[in-house]
Amino acid sequence: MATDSERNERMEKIVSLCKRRGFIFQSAEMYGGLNGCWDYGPLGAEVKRNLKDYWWQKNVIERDDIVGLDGSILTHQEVLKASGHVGGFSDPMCDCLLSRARLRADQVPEQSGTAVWYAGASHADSGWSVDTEFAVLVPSGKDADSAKKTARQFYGERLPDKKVSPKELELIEHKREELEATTRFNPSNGALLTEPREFNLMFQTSVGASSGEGSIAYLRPETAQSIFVQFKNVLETSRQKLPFGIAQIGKAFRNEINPRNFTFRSREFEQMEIEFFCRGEDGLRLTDEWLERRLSFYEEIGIPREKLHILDVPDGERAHYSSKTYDIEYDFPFGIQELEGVAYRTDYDLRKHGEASGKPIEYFDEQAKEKFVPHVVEPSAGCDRTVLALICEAYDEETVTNEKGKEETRTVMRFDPKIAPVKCGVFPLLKNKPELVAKAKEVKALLSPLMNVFYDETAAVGRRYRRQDEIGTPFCATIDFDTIGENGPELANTVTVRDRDSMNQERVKIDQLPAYIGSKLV
RNA sequence: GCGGGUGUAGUUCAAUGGUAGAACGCGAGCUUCCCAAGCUUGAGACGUGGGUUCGAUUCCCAUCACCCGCUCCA
Repeated sequence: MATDSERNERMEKIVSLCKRRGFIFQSAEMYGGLNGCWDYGPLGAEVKRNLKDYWWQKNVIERDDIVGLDGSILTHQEVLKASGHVGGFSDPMCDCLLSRARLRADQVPEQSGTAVWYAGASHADSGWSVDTEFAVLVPSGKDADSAKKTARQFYGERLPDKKVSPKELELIEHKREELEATTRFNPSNGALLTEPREFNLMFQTSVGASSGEGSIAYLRPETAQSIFVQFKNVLETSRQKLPFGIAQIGKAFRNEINPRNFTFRSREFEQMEIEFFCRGEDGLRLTDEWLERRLSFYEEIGIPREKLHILDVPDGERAHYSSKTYDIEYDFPFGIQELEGVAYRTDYDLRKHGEASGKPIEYFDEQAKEKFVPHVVEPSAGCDRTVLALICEAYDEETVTNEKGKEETRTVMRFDPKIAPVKCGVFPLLKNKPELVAKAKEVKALLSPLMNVFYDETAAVGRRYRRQDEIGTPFCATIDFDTIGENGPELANTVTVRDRDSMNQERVKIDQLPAYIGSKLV
């Protein structure tokens, strides 16, 4: 098991490789950067597209029972009120300064008593002091000095030396006041609360020229809602029967309090979601089935099962709408973190939208002659998180001995070929031999319509191989003197194909090259 | 949101209260018959804004961003 610092160091190398080679850049870097936002460079864009295309291929194109949707990002406020995104999370919240519990400001009960205010605290022996303001409310009838214990606890947490007992602290009390019906203190411990703050993770905007209450819209916080809201339209136009799914890939936005870990938690991110609708009695079984199917998907794109962890989210930690949720987590260098949630959302969403709009969303089962609100199982994958996992998983350093017998490090991105941003490098062995260059350009033209190819004629061929290693190109084709027939007709029109992982070389006929590489990209 | 740390070239690092260096990488040229070879040559940086100062990349303050530990993640 790698130590924390080794894992941090590995992550730093990955981040700098992403920048250096053009996978991922800080958004608006030349203006100082925009917190929690990232741009994909030329290679990152390819990786991300390959992932999305493969997901779409497997879940929509190759399945009869799932259809696609591409919903708008701007979302009607009523949609998000019905889903619960607006109601519960737009209220002002305050935090307890001592326990850090977050409370809804309008639900803090009114209390009366003596507020004891402190300007700070100090520790005589070590000379340490702090001037953070704090206060404790002592209920009427109790000894006001009992506030000291709470205050010592508060300031004690700020002590740099944890061996110092909070009891040794000198408190700097600066005033006492009698308060009636105050809501500024935590009822469970008397500690001061922060000022109430708006706490809504959604980005709000207004639609149209006038910006009244009615024009409020939000950037969607998840792609799922447009699927629920369009359920009836999709059902009618696609001629699907239960069970069936609606798939969507698209951007979602959350104003995260603290974006972290490179692209892992960003404010703008892309989701790949399926809402798979079914009868209520099939919900739990389908949740388990989808979990297995999704695990296989990750293996197919090059994330081995042993690097994935399945978390059966316990009661109380699941979202309010879910009665069963599995998180699929990946072992990132910065910790085990979620890639995808497979949640059984019951009939919560369709029912809520039916109630809120006054237009019930029901499905009529011809055979059973019954009408009901479908339930839904949702495998919801984070696209950017998966790209990051693919990059972390691909990153490898290997020690090789060069021709002078010196050891050096070869950095290789071991992407699965179907994920790799560039599929094949094409090199003339020497750039000052026009016949080689011309032939190499022919090979590039042959492959380009089929896959992303990178032509390179600068520097020694070994360097060109290493450049491709670092961006994960699985194959390189080198055009040499054999190719142009200088060493006999039997080798004419063959190229050297060099394999990224083994560094082995093999001769392949040019006309067989598309099939040779193509077969490894499926 | 709290606490700590870091911002110098594309990357990784130096040095400095008075002209900012290197390595690797990148571009051009020469050379080269398969794994980062060599030679010549070129481009390229003090996150941003204030303050102190004759003068600030350096000291101070603020801000922005990133990293680490908590917290949060409907």
